[in-house]
Amino acid sequence: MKDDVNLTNESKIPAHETVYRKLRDLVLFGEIAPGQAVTIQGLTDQLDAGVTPVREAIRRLIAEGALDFMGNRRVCVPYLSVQNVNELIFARQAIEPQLILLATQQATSEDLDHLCQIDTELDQAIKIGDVTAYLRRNYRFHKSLYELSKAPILVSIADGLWLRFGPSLRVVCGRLGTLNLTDQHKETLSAMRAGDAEKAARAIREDVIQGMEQVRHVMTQT
Amino acid sequence: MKDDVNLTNESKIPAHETVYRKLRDLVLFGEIAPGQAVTIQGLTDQLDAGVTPVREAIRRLIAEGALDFMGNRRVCVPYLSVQNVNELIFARQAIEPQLILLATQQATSEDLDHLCQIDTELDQAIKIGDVTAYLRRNYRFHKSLYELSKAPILVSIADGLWLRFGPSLRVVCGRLGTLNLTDQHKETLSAMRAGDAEKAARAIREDVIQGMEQVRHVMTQT
DNA sequence: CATCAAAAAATTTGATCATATTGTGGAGCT
DNA sequence: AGCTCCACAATATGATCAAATTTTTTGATG
Repeated sequence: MKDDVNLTNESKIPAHETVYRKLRDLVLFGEIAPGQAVTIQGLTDQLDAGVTPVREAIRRLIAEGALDFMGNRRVCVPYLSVQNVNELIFARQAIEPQLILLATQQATSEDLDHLCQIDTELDQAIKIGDVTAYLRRNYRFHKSLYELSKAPILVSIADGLWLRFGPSLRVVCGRLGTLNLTDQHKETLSAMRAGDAEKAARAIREDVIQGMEQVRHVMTQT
Repeated sequence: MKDDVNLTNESKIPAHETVYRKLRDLVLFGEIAPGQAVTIQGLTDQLDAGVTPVREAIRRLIAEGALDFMGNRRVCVPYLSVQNVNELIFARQAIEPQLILLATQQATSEDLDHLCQIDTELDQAIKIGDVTAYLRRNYRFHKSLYELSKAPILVSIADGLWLRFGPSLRVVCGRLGTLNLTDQHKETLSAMRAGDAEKAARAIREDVIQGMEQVRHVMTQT
C-alpha cells in the first residue's frame, strides 16, 4: 500500500469510489472534451491514485456511456452525432417530465425552498458568466429536483443521459456564452408550489427542449 | 499470468470482457436469483477467471443497475419493489415503442425474416416448457428488433431495463410456467412488414404491458 | 521525398501479494 | 441461559510486477 500520511483520512469511502466521482465530474462538466482520449496512466498522475481504482472507475463510466471504448483498447469521451442528439432529446422528453410529475406529489415546502436557492445561485453564475459554476449548479438543480420523485431507476436513467450530453453543454456555452441562456426553472417551481403537476411537467419539457435545441444547433454547425 | 494452455485461444477479446458477458447472462436470465449475494471469489471459482477481471465486471454491472452495492461492501442482485416495477413499466412503455417506430423504417425484408425465425424458435421453447431457452430467445428477439432502429443510446437504455427486470422473469416463469405465456410478436412483425410503424409500436406496447403485469402480479404476491 | 519495416516506448491487462475490514463462532462472565 | 468480547476466517481493496499489445519513432531503401 502507498503509505497514507493523510491525517484527515475519511477512510469510509474506497478509493475507486472517489476516483469514480472525480472522473465523472470531469466528464460531466466538460473538463474532458468530446473526442479527447482518456488514458489510465494519465489519470493516475492527474488524480494521484493507484492504477487499480482508476481502472475500475473507467469501466464504470464506460458502462454508463460516459466514455467510449474504441476497439483497440483506447478510451475517450464520445462525440455526439446528430442522430445521438435526437435520441437524447426523445429520451429526456420521455423521462424527465414524468420525474417532475412524481416529484410534485412528493415535494415538501422545504424541498422547494432549497431548489429555489440553488436556482438563485445558478442565476448568479449566469450573470457573472462563470461557465463552470453554471454547469455544476444547473446539474445540481435538475438532479435535486428529480431525486424528489423517489423513483431511483428513472433518476438513474436521467442521470445517465446527463452524462452523455454534459460534455457538449460546455461546448455550447463556449460558443454561445452564458448570457443568452434561458430556462424554465421559475415556471417549474411555481407550478410545483401550486401543486399543478401537469403544468410543472410541461415547463420542464420546455426547459429540456430549449437546452437540447441549443446543443443540436451547435452540433450541426460542425 | 496464469499459464494458458488453451490452444483454441480466441485472444482477441480480453478476459474482463468475457467475464462481464458471462456474469451478465447469469443475472439477465435469472441464474442468480434476486437477493442472492455475489462474491468476487465465488465468481473467480465459478467462471474460472482471475480476480482482476471479475472485479471490473462486477463494477460494470453495478453501474448498469444489474447488481446492487450494499453499503458494507456486499454485492447482490437487487429485489424489485412494487415502486421499481412501476418505474420499469413506465420506462419500457416510453422507450420501446419508439425503438419499434425507428426499426420499422429501417428494417429490410431479410431482417424481418430473421426475427421471424427467432420467434419460431421461441415458440418451440414455450411448447417444450424450456424456461431457460424461452428467456434467452425472448431477450434475443427484442434485442435484435431494437437494434434495427440504429439508435444506440435508446437501445442501451432498453438493455439496461432488461437487466433490471430479467431476474424476475425467471421467478415469474417458475411461478406461472411457460404455458400461459402470450406475446404480441406475430402482430408486431406483421405490422412491420406492412410498414405500419404506429401499429407495430402499439403491438409492442401491448407486449410490454402484458409481460410487466405478470411481473407486477408475482411481485405483489410476495 | 515518400514508404515501409523494425526497434523502442508507452500503455493496457491480468496475476499475486500485503493490508484492512467485516462477519462469525466460541469462550468467559454475570 | 443470555450477553459481551475477542479471536479467527472470509472477503474486499489497492499496490506492484510481469507479460502482451499497441503506438510511435527510427532508419533504411526505392
